[in-house]
Amino acid sequence: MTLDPRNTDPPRRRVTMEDVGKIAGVSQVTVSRALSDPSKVSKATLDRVRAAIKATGFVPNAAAGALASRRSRLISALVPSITNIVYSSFIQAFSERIRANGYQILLSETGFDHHDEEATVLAHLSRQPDAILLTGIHHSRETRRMLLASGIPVVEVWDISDTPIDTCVGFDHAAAARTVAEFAHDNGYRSAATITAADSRARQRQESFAQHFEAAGGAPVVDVDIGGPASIASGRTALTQILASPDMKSTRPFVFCSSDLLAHGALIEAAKRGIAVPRELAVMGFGDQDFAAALEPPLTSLRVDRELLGHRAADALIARIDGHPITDVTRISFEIALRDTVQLA
Amino acid sequence: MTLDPRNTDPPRRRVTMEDVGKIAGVSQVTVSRALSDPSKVSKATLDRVRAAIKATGFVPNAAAGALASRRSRLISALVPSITNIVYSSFIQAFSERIRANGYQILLSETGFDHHDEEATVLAHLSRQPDAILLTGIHHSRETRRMLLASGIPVVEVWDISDTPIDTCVGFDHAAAARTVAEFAHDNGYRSAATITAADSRARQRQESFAQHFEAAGGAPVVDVDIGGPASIASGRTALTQILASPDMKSTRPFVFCSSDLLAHGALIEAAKRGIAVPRELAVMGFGDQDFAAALEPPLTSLRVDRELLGHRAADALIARIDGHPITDVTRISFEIALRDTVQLA
DNA sequence: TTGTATGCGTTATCAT
DNA sequence: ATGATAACGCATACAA
Repeated sequence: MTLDPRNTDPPRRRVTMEDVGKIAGVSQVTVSRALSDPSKVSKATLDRVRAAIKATGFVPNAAAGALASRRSRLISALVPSITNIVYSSFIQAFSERIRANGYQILLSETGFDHHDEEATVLAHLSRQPDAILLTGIHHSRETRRMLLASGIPVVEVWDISDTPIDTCVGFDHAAAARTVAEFAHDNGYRSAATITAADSRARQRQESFAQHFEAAGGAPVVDVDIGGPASIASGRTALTQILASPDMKSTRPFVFCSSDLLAHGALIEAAKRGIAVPRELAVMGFGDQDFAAALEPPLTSLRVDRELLGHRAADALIARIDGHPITDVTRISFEIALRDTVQLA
Repeated sequence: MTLDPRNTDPPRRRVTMEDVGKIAGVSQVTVSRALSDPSKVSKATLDRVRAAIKATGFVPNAAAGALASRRSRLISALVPSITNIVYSSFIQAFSERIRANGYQILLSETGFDHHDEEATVLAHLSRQPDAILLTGIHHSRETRRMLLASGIPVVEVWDISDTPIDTCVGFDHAAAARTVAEFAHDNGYRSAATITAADSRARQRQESFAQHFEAAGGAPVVDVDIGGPASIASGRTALTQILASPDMKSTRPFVFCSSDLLAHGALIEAAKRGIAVPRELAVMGFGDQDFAAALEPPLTSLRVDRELLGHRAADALIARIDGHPITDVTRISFEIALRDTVQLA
């Protein structure tokens, strides 16, 4: 099989605790103890064991440890996409907290398809994670079954569910969108449009926004579904479409975007066309990315504390693993980050 | 320990191949075979085994498998940051290819500190990955030693080294920056500035750009080191600083940014100040993110095929794992994505 | 404080 | 085509 001449060495045996112990003059168990709980080993042997570890370059075998202890010290995280800054910054906060507790993260992207998720969940469960994080609250029947059967702690994030698989940490997207709808209406906007990416939570917000804006007396909301992931380019295209709609010719529409990236694209397109923001057109984003305040004009957005969300999700799992009782549902608050792309009444 | 009354159930025993076999009327080994190589099992028993698996909800234990086979089917990836789109999009391409080959990814962020990297590498090696990916070619002595001792395939990405630990896939940053310097000079620019993020490769490019621009006869290059990760906000601030420099008052400077994000900030700041791009100021980015073409004016950038880089890195590892001979160093090409923020001679 | 014995759930080897 | 048996490297219970 091997064509590479350098590869003909006999497979080098890995250094085990047994080997380390032999050098230190102790048994394998003592080496194990020296590593897991040094206080149970005498100072003298501890030193000898440590010296032997350094001398041999011993690296513990976590697979063997996991098998014996039935704890993998691994936590699975499934997110739709890591190139989406919304999820990657969340994962960053989550990971940070998880690692601080001595766990490692097994990360996978699931896309936005529930079918893929099923296979991914199975692959992750085979690694015997001590807990698992899922994005969203909608999962296939089989996914739920597997998770329940595994018996490990599960946290569903980003959304709120009354019936989580185990626990959930997120916020109410419908309520958030309603807040935006009322904010728009209260400030005198009577015509509105939405730019929506292909994401179930984005869609949920769009529907809630439209419903409440219209209920408050606003004109029917024009929606542009970009049918894919958010980008600056799609934001530009979408605004172009919106402006082509006859309903929008009238007066100063309020454009609610499902992400700051889309809002950013809308701003660029508006500037290109010489449309004054916010005098002739209001733009609002979602997520309050760090670039929102650096745009020109600074973007008004709905702020969600993603870092807090990541930390809370990690805390929930750690608590569950340790057997501590915790609330099943944790709501993260949101607020409007008021800047210059919306004109107040 | 447990205060939660729901948690008093006896720890539910996991379903094993033994259990599945008992139901299917075969031995544990046959179940194993049915899963790993169905062709070695008769149609009839295969059906019974599969039925039993479905009935029990059996999930294989990868830790046990890894221990017995000495193959974890896990590949480690260490990147500086996942919130940086440059790395996350690379990882996305890498993961995609890795998964297609039946491996899972253990991902960690290392920051830009070599000391953190050491601890992270050790943690990863303890999971017995079948291969490992590192970002960059500068690693501590101890990191190199551990990696070499582990005997697993290693790929270093993003940069080129003549003496890789094992293999490397990347491009020559100095050459890339030189290309930009010559491009600027050839098109009549005689004054230039750089905006540089805190990243060793960004710094390397800055130095190469300055050296070659000056060698070609350009004025001394003004550098603004933002001392942290790239952002639109820091790009704006940096351009402000550059414009304050007396050397820049003269004529039409060429601003080379270490990332598109910084260039984007520079464009926003220029627009705010009413500076015409490219007539009064040229701006060039690095990386050619997908938003570059959607900016106004569309951003000229140095394009690197990150997707190709991810795939090549994955291919290199897979080949090494399979014992196939491969070249140690793979160079990825780069090119200038010419758009409107630079005026040609 | 240290050691012995045992088992974790698979895969690999060798039989049948 | 199938099974018996022995590792794999560590942690846990128990003994000394």
